[in-house]
Amino acid sequence: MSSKADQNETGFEFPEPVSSPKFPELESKVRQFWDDQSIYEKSLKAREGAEKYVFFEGPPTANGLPHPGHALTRAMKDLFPRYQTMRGRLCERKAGWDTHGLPVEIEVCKDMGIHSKDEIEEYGIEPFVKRCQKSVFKYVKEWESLTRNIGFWVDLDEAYATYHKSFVESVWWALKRLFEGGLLYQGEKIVWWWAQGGTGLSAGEVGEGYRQVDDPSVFVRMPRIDDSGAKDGTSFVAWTTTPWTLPSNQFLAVHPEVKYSEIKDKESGEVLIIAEDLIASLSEKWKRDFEVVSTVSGSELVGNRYLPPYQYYYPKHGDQCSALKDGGEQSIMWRVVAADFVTTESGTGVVHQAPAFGEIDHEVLMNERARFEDNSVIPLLCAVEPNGTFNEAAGEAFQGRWVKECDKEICRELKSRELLVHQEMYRHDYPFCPRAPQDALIQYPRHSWFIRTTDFVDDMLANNKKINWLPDHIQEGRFGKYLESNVDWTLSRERFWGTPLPIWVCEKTGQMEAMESYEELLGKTGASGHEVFDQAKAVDPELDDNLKVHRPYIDEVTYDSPFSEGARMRRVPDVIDCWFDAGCMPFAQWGFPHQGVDRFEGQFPADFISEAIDQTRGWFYALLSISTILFGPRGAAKGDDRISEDLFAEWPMPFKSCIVLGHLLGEDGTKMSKSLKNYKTPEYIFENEGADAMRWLFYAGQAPWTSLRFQEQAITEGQREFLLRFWNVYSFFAIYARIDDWQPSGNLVAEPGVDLDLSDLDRWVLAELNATIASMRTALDAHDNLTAATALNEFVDGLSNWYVRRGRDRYWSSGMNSDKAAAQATLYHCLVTTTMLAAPFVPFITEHLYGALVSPRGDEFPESVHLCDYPTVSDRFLNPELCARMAMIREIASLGRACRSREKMRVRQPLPSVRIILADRGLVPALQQDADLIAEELNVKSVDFVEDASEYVSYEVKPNFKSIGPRFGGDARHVAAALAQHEDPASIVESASAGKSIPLTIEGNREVTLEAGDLDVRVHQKEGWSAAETKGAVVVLSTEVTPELHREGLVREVISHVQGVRRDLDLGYTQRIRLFIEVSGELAQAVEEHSEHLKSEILAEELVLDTSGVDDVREIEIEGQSVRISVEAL
RNA sequence: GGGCUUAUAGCUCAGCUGGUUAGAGCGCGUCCCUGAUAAGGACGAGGUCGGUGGUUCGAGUCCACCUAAGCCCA
Repeated sequence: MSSKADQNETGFEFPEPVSSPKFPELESKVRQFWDDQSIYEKSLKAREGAEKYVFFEGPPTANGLPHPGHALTRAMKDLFPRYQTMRGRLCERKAGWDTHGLPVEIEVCKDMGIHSKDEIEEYGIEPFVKRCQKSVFKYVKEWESLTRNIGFWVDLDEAYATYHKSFVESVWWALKRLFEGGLLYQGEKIVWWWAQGGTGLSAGEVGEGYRQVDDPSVFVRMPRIDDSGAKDGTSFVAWTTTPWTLPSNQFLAVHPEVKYSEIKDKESGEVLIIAEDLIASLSEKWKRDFEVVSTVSGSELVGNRYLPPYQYYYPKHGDQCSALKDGGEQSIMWRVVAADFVTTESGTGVVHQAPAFGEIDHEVLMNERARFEDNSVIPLLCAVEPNGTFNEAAGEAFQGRWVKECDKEICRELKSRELLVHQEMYRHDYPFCPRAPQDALIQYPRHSWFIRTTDFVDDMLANNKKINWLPDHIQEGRFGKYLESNVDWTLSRERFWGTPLPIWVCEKTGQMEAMESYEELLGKTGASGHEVFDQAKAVDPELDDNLKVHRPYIDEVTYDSPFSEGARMRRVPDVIDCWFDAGCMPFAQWGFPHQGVDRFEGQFPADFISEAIDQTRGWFYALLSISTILFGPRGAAKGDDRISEDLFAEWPMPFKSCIVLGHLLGEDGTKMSKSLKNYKTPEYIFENEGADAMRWLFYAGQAPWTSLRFQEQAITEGQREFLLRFWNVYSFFAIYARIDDWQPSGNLVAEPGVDLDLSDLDRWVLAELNATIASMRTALDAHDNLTAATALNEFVDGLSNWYVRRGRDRYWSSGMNSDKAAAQATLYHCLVTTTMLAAPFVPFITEHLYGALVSPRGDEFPESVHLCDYPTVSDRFLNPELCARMAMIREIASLGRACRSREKMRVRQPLPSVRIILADRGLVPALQQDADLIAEELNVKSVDFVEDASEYVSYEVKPNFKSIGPRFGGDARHVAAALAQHEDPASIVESASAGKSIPLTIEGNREVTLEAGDLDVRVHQKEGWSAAETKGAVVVLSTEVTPELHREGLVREVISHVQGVRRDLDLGYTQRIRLFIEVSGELAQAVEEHSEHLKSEILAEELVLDTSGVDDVREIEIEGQSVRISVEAL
């Protein structure tokens, strides 16, 4: 921040620019300024009552350290609210923390050095939950400092936390609505079960934990038996990769339409049944020779009985038959059933069925049950305890042991009983607990609570269709597909730290009620148990009141059953999936509907959210499904009189636009890994390059949804290419503004005054500036940061590398004149506007520059760039023709430089002329206006636009396919051929320039007529000239150096050396000098000839052609000649 | 096994609804500039646009298949 003490009477002085800014230092000053002056708060206040721009913060968990990926998310979340605020909208940004769930429990367990659910219960739920609550904000300091350092403006003080009583009660309200709408139900399902942790996991959690592992793959003999129960000498061969499920086998499945063969081992005579298609591959694998005995289709095998490999359940049920609905009776288990999912792609075509451990297998069981009159006659066999160990059904050897650990021994044991046909290892993906990576998950039957999301698939799809996804393929692709394959949400978790499921059950009748608040609960007849919390609080006054609604305290609250006299209502033990918390955030952050009804209704739906791609199944799904179910047209929240009907409005909700971010990769392009240390931490970047540099990489490096390498080098590169370049332009400006004590007049911030004597160059840069404003606004309105950042970068590049470079000497002249005034004013306006344009992207450097350029000028200007309005386009400066012309000139200059470079002719050496030949001669008059610019850039005496160019160039006339393609179709190529073979292309060019139509004879002696627009004229340089060409132009450089020009070049050498000396002596930009110089021969003549020019270039008052008796004489060499010079400051 | 995405210069990435010399930055090489100077800039080399077919007058761009990688789901 520049201090106002700098101000002088006439206004103020631009602070002296630092040549190499230390961005991290500068940024911390800006942070301090924001804090001291409450700039964020002021930015909200300034937009009070304005149209709202609604943003939702997806709550991170603060019990883990933030990493660079979080920096990306926070940067992206910051950009658009900042922009929209400058656009005049009110964007409140409430922070939030995700505080519940397994991640927290696991962290606490790690701290305590315990692992299993049993150990937690042993320790005690109460102290455990207290530890969870304390650990929730373990790294909140680190999170807050990341947030502050990266410049993410968000209301941290007002943050919501999912464990807060008000939040929990909002979630309860939602659950009650679902429960009463019949959308929350309990059911037996096969879930992915974390045995050690004693809980099921959601699909999203399971998906996180897949790893490639080698499991045993076994082919097991299951002897067929006849009606009498005797073996008939033939065996089915079933295949499985989970040997531990074999003790729970209930059926074998075959595909009804697949052919199965009885095959006989030529050596042993044994007869086996496998799918016909697999005979060849399996006999090779098993190294056995078979002959086919007979072949039948699968449907003919259905009903065959067999002996399971483990016989614990067999004595009881082996011969048990039961009546079928269709009449007759059948044995209830251990027979072949038909199933469409069976394939012959792996295994044997005969599939082992253990319904307890597979969702598909379980469906088979359900289907079989449905065939019997007593549909509960078939039991679900499960030889595994909930803690993942075998029970007695697996036999003494295995009982009490973790099932996956027994796989190998089971194989050995099967082999010893001659039931193993073959065994190998099988590599596949298998899920592990994402929070306890050493624990493999198993599928396991549980009574869980589910949300009937499948009833709302169509609604969710309709809602999804209205969302503006960036990138848009998420809509139909990943997210849409996920919705289509929706399964009911497994809500409950048999754990401790989470939102308790607010269902109370009658201990007698089993009837249930849902509670929407603690208050409602306490209002129930005979409610008691709430005093347990008060007692705990008395013992520990630090106890967080929010824990009232948590386990174990809430479990103590019971009340009289309305369903049965004398019975009590007790809460079910489960807590819920913490994703449900996060998905309730749009209303729960306000405590809605118990409070904050207006806040919620004013902040729903969100205009914008952004998270990484992994949130597709996480937060994005949670938000969309919950909102659709509660607030959609069939909304479960309908009828609650606290909610206005308007809320059940149109989709999309709860968010309109969503930027789905790609993942950040390490320096080496692989996953970031703490142990590999393949990435720099955000803190390191903040300290070395700064937040702006990091933000710029995120915004300008690539589309936000592509995965990005987080490379320090890429950050420093962006810093050089954009931040430093921008800074240098400012620095250049400030140096000369200070020298001249130049003052901006009032309206310059908004636009340059009409009284200014603008040059072409000024008009050009203003045209580019306004075009940039236009494209940036369009892009940012569409949440397209990359296009906006690219436009901004290009403008700054043009400003620095053309406008300033080409206009430098305008600032050098002494005194003030109208041209210099125009130059200063234009550059000032460009800088200020660019600062505002860049403010949402790089909020720190822009704040600093604004503090140097504008805010000290007085109170009529906002004190912060972030309190400004975003620049708007001034139509009067838009000038596409001028932009196109200047682009052409820059192209020509580039060609000229290429010529010089090729001829090894340094730019300091003046050359007589450059000749320019344009394919489109119509451009000549316009370009002629800029001849001086070209001459200066290329250091030539004259610029000639050559009309008759036959000496230098030949023409090539190609068709403009875009124009002739649609017109001539298949003949387009004949037109092209005719043009290529034309004997006098120059004449075509002639006619085209004159606006005449061109007759042409194409194959088949057909006549066609082309217009100028149908042609694409190219020019090519002829041999023997120093020339360079582009699509529409050839530049010919005359390289003839006359003695005069040579001497002029020599003087420029002298100037260059003197400037070097000035620099070494650290002389100020305006310091006058006396030059002592001793030269001879041609050089002496040159210096004499151009003495005035020399003097003015080096700011010399006097030239002394002698160095004798002078101090500090330097001997330099110009073209091999020795020159002695000395500079004396005056 | 299924879905989605990606594949363009040594590296990181652009390339709009198909239009005929495929762009940028970095790196590399050569050089310029020296009044923004522990900066700035130019020029050059470098690509059969992952592969194979197809649609079309015309394909980096559209279609099909294949290969590889990443993510998601089984």
